Order: sequence, then C-alpha cells, then structure tokens
Amino acid sequence: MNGPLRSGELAQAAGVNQQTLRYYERRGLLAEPVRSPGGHRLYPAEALTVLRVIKTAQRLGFTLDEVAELVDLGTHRHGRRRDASLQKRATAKLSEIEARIADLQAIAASLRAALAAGCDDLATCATTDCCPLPFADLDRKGPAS
Amino acid sequence: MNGPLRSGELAQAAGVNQQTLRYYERRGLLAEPVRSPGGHRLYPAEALTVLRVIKTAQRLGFTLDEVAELVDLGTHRHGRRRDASLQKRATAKLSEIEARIADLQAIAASLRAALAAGCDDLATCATTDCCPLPFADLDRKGPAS
DNA sequence: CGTAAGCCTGTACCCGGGTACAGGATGCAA
DNA sequence: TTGCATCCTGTACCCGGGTACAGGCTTACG
Repeated sequence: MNGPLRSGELAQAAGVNQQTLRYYERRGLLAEPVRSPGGHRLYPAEALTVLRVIKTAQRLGFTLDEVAELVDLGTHRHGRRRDASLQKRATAKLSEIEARIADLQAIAASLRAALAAGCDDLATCATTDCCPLPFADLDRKGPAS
Repeated sequence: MNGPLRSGELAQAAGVNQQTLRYYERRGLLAEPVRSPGGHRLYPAEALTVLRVIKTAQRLGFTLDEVAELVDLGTHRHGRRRDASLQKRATAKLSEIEARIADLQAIAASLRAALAAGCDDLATCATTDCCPLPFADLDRKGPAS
C-alpha cells in the first residue's frame, strides 16, 4: 500500500527540508536510496523511521556526527554481541546535559542577583564593586551552548 | 603609572585573542582607540573594563549584538532619564535561560527514561513502542542551544 | 643604526546545521 | 506529445563568534 517515497514526499512526511535529506545523505546519516531509471531517489518507508530517530537523537542533544555513529551502531551491530554502547553514550550525554543545566542555573542565579541589586549600568557595575556580577573571572568559557 | 595599552597588552590582560579586539571593534563593541603616530592602537585603561563587561554579559547569555546594545545603552544614556532597560533586558534574558533550563530538564528526563528502559538500539526503539523516547513529535526544535 | 618583537591591513577560513539558487533532466497526467 | 511539477547536480551562502595567514610597517632596545 505504500510504495517508495520520492524525496519531496519523504521530506514532507518528516517535516524536513528536501535539501536536508541530501545533506544527511552526504553526512552518512541517511543511506543512499535506490534510484529511479532517471536518477530520482526512491526511499523505502523505513527511511521515515530513520529520520525520526535522527530528529529525536538530535533533540536529545546529540550532534549529527554522534547521531551518525549511533545510527550505524544500530545497523552494523558490531559482531553480534549486543553491546551496551547506546547506554554508555546516553549516560555520557546525560551528564553533559546535567552540566549544562548546572551552568545555566549559575547564570540564572547571577542574573537574579543583579536584578535584585537593581543594577542599571554595566559599566558602573564593573567598577564599583557593589554589583554581584562576577566581572573578575574572565577565564571561564562563554554560556554553555 | 599605567599609560595606554598596546593591543597585545590589552588582549593579554583581558585573556582574549588580539584578533578578537579588532573583531569587537568592527562589531561596535569596543570603541576605536587613539592611534600612535605610526598607526598602532593605544587603548586607555578603561578598555579593559569594557572587555570585562563584554565577557561577563556574554557569559550571562547575551549575544554580541545584545552586548553591543547594552554597552552603548550605558554610554549614550538615552536622554538623561535613568532608564530601566538593563533590568528589562536582564529579566527577559533570565526567562530565556529558565526556558532553556526547563527544556534541558525535559531532555534529561527522556534520557533517564530511556536508560531505565534499557534501550540499546534506536532503530528498534522507534518501531516497537516500548521505548519511552518521544519519536513522534518531529515538529519541535533542536536542543535548546 | 640595526634588528627583533610587535603591530598593521585585508582576506579567508573554522565550527554545526542546514538553506538557497541556477540551470538542466524526469515523471506523470491529459 | 506537451506541459508542468518535481527532481537532479554543484556551488555558494547563512548564522555566531571568532581564528589564521600573508605581506608589510613601527617601535623599542642595545
């Protein structure tokens, strides 16, 4: 009942730009599909699942490179021993995210403190030391992004 | 005791690449300094304060464009009525950050759920519906970055 | 005065995740 | 068979925040 999908159809079904499909293909996230005699891509229905997986993993904070690894981790099934690397990666990613949350919470706390102190001019704040903002530590990195 | 700073000195004092100073100057974050007869930049000591402000604001989650606004908000002093826009912006930024935290917390919860469920293959997870990961909602944006 | 360290300019490149555009070739229906 | 939608390819561009490099000039010290 559902034959192969053309790229536009798949893109629409997945809520993704059509160029993005090509992009994912280049990045090795999406397998190269069969082509029609004239060279048009014809995707199997499973491609939609793959895209869902990609989007979900991305939403979970994995980069496309990481997603690519996760994907052919699933398809290759290294050896046939059912390895636990997905859990390992998820655990690692979880602590990354927890670190990011902690960082953002520190930032939020600083902002709240500055608001409470009623600062209204950063230049002044930075010179008079009444302001709770941490102007000193320049060696820290930017906002956890 | 502290005369004008040369660009390398300022860069080092601020813990910033020297190119970054030029970059900030182009972006309008750092005022164009006086030049030596031969064209070398000579920064007043206040430039270091400005850099501290920039770095701090950046650390608080403001983009460089926003920092630029904040900076000449402080220097221009629109009219002479002491406006509360710094507070407004800080408040807005604070809720942005709180939203990001909430988003990351939802993500962390998903990851924890997936770990608890013992998922080890995303492709399988996406088809069998035993997995707690939200594969359905493709319309959401990527990770709050 | 010579020489080395430091500075100048413009331009190009990096990351990650796409998006846009031009100029042809196909697919499908009437 | 014609016409229009869709698809193909390659290449270039976008965002944000810088960084790198080449080729030439200045400054400071001995």
